[in-house]
Amino acid sequence: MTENSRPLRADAARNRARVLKVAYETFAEEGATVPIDEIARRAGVGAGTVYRHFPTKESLFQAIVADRMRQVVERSRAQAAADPGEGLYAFLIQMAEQGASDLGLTDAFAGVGFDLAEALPDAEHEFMGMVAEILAQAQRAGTVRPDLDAADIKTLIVGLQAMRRFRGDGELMRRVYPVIRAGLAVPNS
Amino acid sequence: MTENSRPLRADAARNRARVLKVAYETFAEEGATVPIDEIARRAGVGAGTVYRHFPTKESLFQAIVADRMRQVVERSRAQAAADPGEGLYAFLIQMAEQGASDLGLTDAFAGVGFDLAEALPDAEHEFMGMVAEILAQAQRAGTVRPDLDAADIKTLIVGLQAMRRFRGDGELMRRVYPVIRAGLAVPNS
Amino acid sequence: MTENSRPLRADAARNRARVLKVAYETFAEEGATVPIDEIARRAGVGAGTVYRHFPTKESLFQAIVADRMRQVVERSRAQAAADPGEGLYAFLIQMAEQGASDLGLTDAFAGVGFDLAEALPDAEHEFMGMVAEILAQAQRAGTVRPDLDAADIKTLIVGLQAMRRFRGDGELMRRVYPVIRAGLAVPNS
Amino acid sequence: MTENSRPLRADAARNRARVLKVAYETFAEEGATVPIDEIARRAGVGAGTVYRHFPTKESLFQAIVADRMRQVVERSRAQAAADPGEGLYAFLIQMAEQGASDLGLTDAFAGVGFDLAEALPDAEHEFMGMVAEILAQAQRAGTVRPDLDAADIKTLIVGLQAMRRFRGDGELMRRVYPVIRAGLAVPNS
DNA sequence: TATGAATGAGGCTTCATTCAT
DNA sequence: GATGAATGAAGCCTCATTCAT
Repeated sequence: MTENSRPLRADAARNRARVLKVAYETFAEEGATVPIDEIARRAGVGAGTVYRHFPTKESLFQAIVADRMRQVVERSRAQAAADPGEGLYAFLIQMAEQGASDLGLTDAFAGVGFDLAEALPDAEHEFMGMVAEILAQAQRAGTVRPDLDAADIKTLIVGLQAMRRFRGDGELMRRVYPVIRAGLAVPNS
Repeated sequence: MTENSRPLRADAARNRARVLKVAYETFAEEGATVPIDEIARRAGVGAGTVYRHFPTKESLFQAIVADRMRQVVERSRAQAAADPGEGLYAFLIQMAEQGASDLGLTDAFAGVGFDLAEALPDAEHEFMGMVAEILAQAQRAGTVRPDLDAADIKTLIVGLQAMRRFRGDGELMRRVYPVIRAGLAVPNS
Repeated sequence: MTENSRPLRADAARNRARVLKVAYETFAEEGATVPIDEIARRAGVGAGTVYRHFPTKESLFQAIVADRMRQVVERSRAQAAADPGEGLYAFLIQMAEQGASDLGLTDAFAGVGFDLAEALPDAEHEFMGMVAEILAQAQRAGTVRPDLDAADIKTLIVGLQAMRRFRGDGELMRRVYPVIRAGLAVPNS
Repeated sequence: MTENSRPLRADAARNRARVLKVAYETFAEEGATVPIDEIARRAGVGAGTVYRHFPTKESLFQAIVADRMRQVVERSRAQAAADPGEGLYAFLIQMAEQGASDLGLTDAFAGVGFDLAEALPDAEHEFMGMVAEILAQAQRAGTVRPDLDAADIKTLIVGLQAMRRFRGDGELMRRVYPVIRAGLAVPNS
């Protein structure tokens, strides 16, 4: 049902997990252009081992992005359920944070390197569905303008991730984030 | 005072200008990863000529960014003077547009590839001074929150450029830009 | 006497036979450059199993060629005995056909990849002996020139296999084969 | 009209010629699978230089084959004109010789590595035209069977080249070639 | 013994930079 | 000064062979 027809051998599973982990960190730190050899080196395996688990560099990158998106969707949905009114704001902050430490995810969201919606249509679809839910909750709660849709929120995420990457955390939170929040609030007229 | 001790020969000056112009267009269209050979080809010169004027690819990129920033500073200052209240908003839109068509400038602003403030301290300083002016005008005119500074505006520019690159123009203008504008406005309380 | 000092365990023997069979088919279909992994996959065994029975890829290839030559020798000798006059012609056609469907054997005969006489002196010797017999039969029957020897026939086989690989069967048979046959016939003077 | 819009610089022309020459020899000796790096090494240039003149390995191989075919066509046509009756026989011998020393050409003719008719349709067409001419001359002179066409001759060339590669020259000439010649002659009845 | 995962050398190709012309 | 050819270090990927399980 998922990705493995039969469980991997213990050593292979360990290596695969290690490659994924290291690749995640490395893409996050260095961006999508980091050489596969560098990932292999950091993981302490040969380049061939990386290619055994992921047939191309792009497939490795996609696997990481897909994994990360799955986590994001799950966690965000759960968190937003706890506080519908604040859920969208918390989600935006979290996505911005994610982008700060994860160059790969930021690139994926911004469409740098590969087209998310085309390469991982399911992941993209799930993500957008989740965004739509959280947004609708907030709109029902009256904390966010009713004239925005999920695509607008994704656009804002792209912008926030870029800002977050540009500026240290504390600063963004204290100085720019209130602007976004005020802009999203329902205009009182 | 600048980089050349004696004036260039006429043909050299012409070549240098041509390389700059073509490099600007090419970096804007193709991104920072375009080969130098492609720039040379489009400029109708040999690769050696590019390297005569710019010792490395990075130095060419920086020269272009510096040039562009100078233009931006001049034009924006003039435009903002005409309408202090709206000046900042117009400036933000313009910068976002610039980023849409100019991959290189966007990268430079976002600090991708090289550190603007470190590589081109003068250009950066001038730019920030101009931003501070326009912002102060708007704040005096009462159209923008008083608790924002020039660095915040630059952060917003980085975000807007990322959003602009992500999403087609009309959409950004119609859907997301009002959010930013509302967020920047003076809270009415 | 042969290569194994003690008989293989039943399962090992089964595996060895299976690898040989699959390798023969695979080399025949895909050529000598097919990866060992592909052969292992088709045989339903691990690559390690292939290497347990054959220490190198080349040794596997040689084993296949030796096996095939043994078959050829047996079958051809029997067939030629049935009709001495036509035996050589039938043999040549058969070898050409063999080469058409068996890229590996063709290469082995032509000396591509490895030197048959050096690598498998016994197989080569047996084969040449059989060719000499068949040829002598035909010469005694008066259907083939007396001035040809077994080496000449092998040369012709190499040529026929190349032609057969180059051209579809029916065509070779109808158009070129008569030329060879006429050339081999005893000149009528 | 031909391949160069403007003459190459002297050094480039020298290098290009050197690469072609070395590539020809190397492909001839080692076959089409020889690494580009090996050709570069033998030519005393960097791999990049080879790629400047020939964008892919295949293009280099094709250039060599095309060049060789052009030579063959010219020379063969001229030679055959001198003696129509013997022309085809001389041509076959020459092609076999060519194939002996030129693995690349043999491979090209036999369709190994790439499809001659597809990759170099003009060269193939010219070649076949030339073969048809020489064959027709011989047939008119009464020295070759009338029921053969150019495709049959090409098939024979493929076979002769394989035989020639398999067996040393003198031997082929003295022992096997008479068979082919006798087979091609007009049956006397 | 069988498995198939891991290794790493090597093949093709690109491109920033240098250098002969 | 200008040219564009040459260089060679990477980068991606494959596959024969070895080795842990």
